[in-house]
Amino acid sequence: MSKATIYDVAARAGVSLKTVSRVINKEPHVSEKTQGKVLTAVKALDYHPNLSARGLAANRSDIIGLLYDNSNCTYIVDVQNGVLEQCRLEGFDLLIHPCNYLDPGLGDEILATVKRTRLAGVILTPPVSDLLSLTRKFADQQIDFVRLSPGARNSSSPCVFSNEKQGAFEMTNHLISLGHTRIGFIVGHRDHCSSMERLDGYKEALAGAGIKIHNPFIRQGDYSLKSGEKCAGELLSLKKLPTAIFASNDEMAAGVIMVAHRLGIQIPNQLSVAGFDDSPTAQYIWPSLTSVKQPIMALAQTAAALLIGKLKNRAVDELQPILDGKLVLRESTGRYVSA
Amino acid sequence: MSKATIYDVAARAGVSLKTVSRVINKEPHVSEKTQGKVLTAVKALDYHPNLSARGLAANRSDIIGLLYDNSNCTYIVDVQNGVLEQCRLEGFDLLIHPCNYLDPGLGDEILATVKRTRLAGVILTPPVSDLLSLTRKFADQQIDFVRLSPGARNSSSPCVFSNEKQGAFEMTNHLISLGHTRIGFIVGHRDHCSSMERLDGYKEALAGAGIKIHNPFIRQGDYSLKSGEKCAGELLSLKKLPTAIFASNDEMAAGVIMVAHRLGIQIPNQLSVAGFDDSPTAQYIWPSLTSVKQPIMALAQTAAALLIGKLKNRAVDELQPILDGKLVLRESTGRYVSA
DNA sequence: TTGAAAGCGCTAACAT
DNA sequence: ATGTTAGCGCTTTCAA
Repeated sequence: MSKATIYDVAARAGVSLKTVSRVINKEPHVSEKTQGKVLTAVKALDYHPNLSARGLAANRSDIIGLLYDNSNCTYIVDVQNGVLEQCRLEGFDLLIHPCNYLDPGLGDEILATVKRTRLAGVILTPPVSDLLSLTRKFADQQIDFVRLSPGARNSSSPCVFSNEKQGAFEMTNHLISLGHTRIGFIVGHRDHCSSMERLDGYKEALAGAGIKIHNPFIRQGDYSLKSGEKCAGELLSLKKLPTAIFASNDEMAAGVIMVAHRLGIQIPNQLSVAGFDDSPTAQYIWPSLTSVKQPIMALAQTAAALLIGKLKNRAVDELQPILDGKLVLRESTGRYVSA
Repeated sequence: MSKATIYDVAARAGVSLKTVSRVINKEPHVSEKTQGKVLTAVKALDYHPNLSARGLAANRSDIIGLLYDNSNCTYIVDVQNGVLEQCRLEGFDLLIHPCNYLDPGLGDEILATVKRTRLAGVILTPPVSDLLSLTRKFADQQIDFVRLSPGARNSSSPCVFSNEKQGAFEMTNHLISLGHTRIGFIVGHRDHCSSMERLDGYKEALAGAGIKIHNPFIRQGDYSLKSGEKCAGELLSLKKLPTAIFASNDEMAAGVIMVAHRLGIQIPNQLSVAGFDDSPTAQYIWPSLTSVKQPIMALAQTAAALLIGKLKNRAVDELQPILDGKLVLRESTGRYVSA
C-alpha cells in the first residue's frame, strides 16, 4: 500500500511541510514554481494524504451520511448517485445508513453512528426526513443536516423539494386534455407527505378545469400493488365509472392495470391509467405506463451541495430549491372515447 | 458534538489511558471490576472513540468499499444491504463506489479512491468482478478484495457464488414438468458471465429430460427489455412455435409478455413465460411473472464476512460458498395444453 | 492486570 | 510566499 507521507513529499520537493499542505489543500499564496515542484513529488511518490491524520488534526471528517428507510430501491439508488456526484466534486465521501423509521430507538442509534464516525453532516430522505424527534436531536447536538422533500417546511434547516403537487397537477391536466372528466385518484401512504401533495395537485387541476370533485373517485391506498388493486376494484364497480385512473405511484397503477386486464377492460381504449415516479416497472408493464418522472438525482445532488456548502461555510442561498417533475407519456393513457 | 476523549474517560474511571483502550477494543486481561468502572465512565460521558485518531495510530480504517457498475438497482440495493448487515455486526463502515466498467481509466480511479480513503478492503460485484486488469492491480498493491459471482473461479482470491446454473436448471425442469418440450431460451448480455451459466442450466435440464436442443429456440439477448421483445418476436414467428419461453432475466421476460399481448397470445394458456432474478417488476406485470429468486443479500453478506474475516486474520474457510436460488411460481407459467 | 511514553500524519497558529 | 512548532486522540511498544 501507499507509504509516502507529507514529509517524504516535502523532502523530495525541497520545501517545508506546510507548503506541501498548502498545495494539497489548494490554499492560496504558493508560487507556481513551488507548486509545480510539490505536484511533481506527489506524482513521483504516489502520495495520497492520510485522511485519518487530516481528520484528527483538523477535527473534521469529510464524510457525510445518507439516512433512508429503504423501500423503493430505484429512489434510493437515484438519491445515492446524486449525492455521490456532488461528493466526488467536493472531495467528500458517503456513508449510507438504511434504517427503520418506525423503530423507536432510531434516534439514539443514528446519533451513535454519527458520533462514532464523526460525520460532517447528514442527508435525510422521506419518510425519515419527517421525524421531528430526530431532527430535534440533530439540532440539539449541532449536527448539520439537509432534508429531502420534508412535509413541514417551516423549520429553519435547509431542505430541497421536488414539486410533487405540480407533477400531479400536470398529469391530471393531461388527462383532462385527453377529454377525461371522470378521473379516479388513488392516494398514497398516509405516513408519506408526498401523498397529500399529489392529491392536492389532482384536486387543483380538476378545480382549474371546472370539474367538480367527486369523492367516490378518490380512494385511499398505501403505495402498494395490493392497495392499487383494491382501490381499482372499488373504482371499477361504481355505478358511474371513471374513464381514467390516476394512481399516485407506479406500483398502485400496476395494480389498476392488473385489475383492468382481469375484467377485460382495454387500456387505454376503455380506461386510461397513469402513475407517478416513473419507476423502471413503468416501462415493463403492458401497456407501458404513463407516469411523472421526478428529478430525484438532481434533487439529491442539490441537497448534497447545500449540506457541503454549509460545512465549508460557503455562502449558501437560503431559498429552498424546488425542482419540477416531467410527464412521461406512454401507452396507458389515451383520448377519451365515449361509450 | 461529542467532546469526551479517552483521557476524560480514564480520569473519570480512575484508570490509565491504556486500560480504557483495552476495554474499548475488547482486549483480554482486564478485570471485571475495572471494566465496569470504565464502561460506566464511557456511558456517563457519552464517549465515542475518534475513528480518525484510531485509524492514524493503528494504521487501519475499518471501512470497506463496495464497487459496482450500477444498472440494476434492485440488485445493488440487495448487495448493499447484505454487506451493511455484516458491517454492522463487525463494526465496519461501508463506502459505496458506483463506476463504469467500460471506462479504461477505471483501474486508476479506483486505486486512487482506495488509497485516498485507505479502505481496509473491497468487494466487487459483476461485471466489475470480472475485470482482470483491476483484480491484478489489487493483487499487486496488496489490497484485499472479495468478488461476488465472478466468471473465472480459478483465481486464488476469495469469492462467493450464487448457483445460477442450478436456478436455470430448476426453472427449465419446472417447465418440462408442466408438459413443455418446445422451450425457447433468451440468453443474457455477452459481457456477463451469468448469461452462460443460465444457458448451461437450461441445456442441462433439456438433456436430462432427453429433449434435443433446438438451436432456433435459443436467441441472443442482452438483458434489456428491447432485446426481450426482439427475441420474442423471432421465437413467435418460427414455423414450429415454442410453448414456453424462458428469458434469462425479468426485463427480457417482460418484453416477451409485451409481444405476446400485442399478438393476442394468451399467457399462460398459449404460452408460458419465465424470467430470472425475481425483480420487483415480476410482481407488477400481468400476468405476474414466474422467476428465479437469488439469495443476493445473503450472498453479499457472506462476501463481507469473508473479507472482514480476512482483514481480522480470522480463520476463514477457503471454500467458495455457493448459494442456491429458489423458484417463485406466479401466473405466467402453466401446464402445456396441446393446440 | 495495569501504566508511561512515544509517535502515527496531518493541520493550525504563529512566525518570518 | 514560505517555514516552525505544537498538538489532534488514539494505539503500541515496553515496563512494572
